[in-house]
Amino acid sequence: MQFVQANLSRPNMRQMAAWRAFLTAHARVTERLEHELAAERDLPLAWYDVLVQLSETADARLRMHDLARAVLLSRAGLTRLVDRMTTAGFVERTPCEEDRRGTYVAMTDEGRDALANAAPVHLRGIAEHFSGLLCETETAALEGIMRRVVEALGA
Amino acid sequence: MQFVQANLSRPNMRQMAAWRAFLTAHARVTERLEHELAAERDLPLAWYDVLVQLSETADARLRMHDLARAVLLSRAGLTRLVDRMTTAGFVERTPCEEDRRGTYVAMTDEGRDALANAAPVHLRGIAEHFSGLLCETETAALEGIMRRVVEALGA
DNA sequence: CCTTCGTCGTTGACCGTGCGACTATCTGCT
DNA sequence: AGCAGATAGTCGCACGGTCAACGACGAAGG
Repeated sequence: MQFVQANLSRPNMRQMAAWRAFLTAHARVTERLEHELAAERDLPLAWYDVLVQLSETADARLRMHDLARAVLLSRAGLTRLVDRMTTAGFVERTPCEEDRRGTYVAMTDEGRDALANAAPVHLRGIAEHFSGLLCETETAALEGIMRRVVEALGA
Repeated sequence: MQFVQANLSRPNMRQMAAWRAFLTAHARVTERLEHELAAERDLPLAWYDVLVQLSETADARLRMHDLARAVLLSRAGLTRLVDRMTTAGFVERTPCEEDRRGTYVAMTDEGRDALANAAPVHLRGIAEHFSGLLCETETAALEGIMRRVVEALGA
């Protein structure tokens, strides 16, 4: 029991090594993907993320609140992100009929084009710098671990 | 060969699921750790990181360039971070004798205290939200995978 | 019906970070 | 020695994020 207690309150050296490797890998990979997408398609990763989330819904539109949760951003931050993307012509706002406080963000054709244009670059990057380095077993194990971590925070 | 090619250029569904779980887990866990440290010790994670990196050197000091690499920050960003931490009294700058372009950042006693004070909170958080959820085999596997990912980017 | 409370999205003030330009310094080559 | 190119650190600028406050609206209770 004392042993378990110790394990719960302080990571040992191997656990810290794994934790740090996790942090470094995330930082380096996302930095690389961001740069590749910016260099080859001139599109910030946050924009790409928004377009992907919208594209995965049935009618290519989402309420601000839901979109914010999906892209891991505050609502305030999303408001301005959507502002910029609206100016760029990738999305547009439409009022919400059933709840007049709300706003829908809908992807435009231009946004669809931008996504179609950027996706190959981004997916290639993920494959090249991440997925391609893991065998099937490792991929499955990793997903399981990460899901468990997210689950544990839910409470 | 065509199959391998496809695997290299586009992640399949399981690979994308693992990638997304990886992103979500990182975002959620670091967000939580950041909040816990801010709430319980009023210390930003970036500051803690700097202090840890300094504490792990023999003489508790590091060149700006090396420190920037260690904490995954641009040199410009680090300049200002060190400015703030100097004002707070946690670190101090000392000129570098052997290369007069350089600057050392050294941890003060106050910085050491802040680190000692914050470490238990942060380590408990890592154990609770991450390390404690993995068995030994998984921990080792994860570290191996993450190291491989970082290595692959080095080239 | 009207009040109260919670929620949705926006806005303004403020903060932190990356990029590019700049100065000072080091290194290697002639 | 002298010059060219690389490197260290800083600074101005622009971008993007968070927090707190706000107006508009919906939901629950008297």
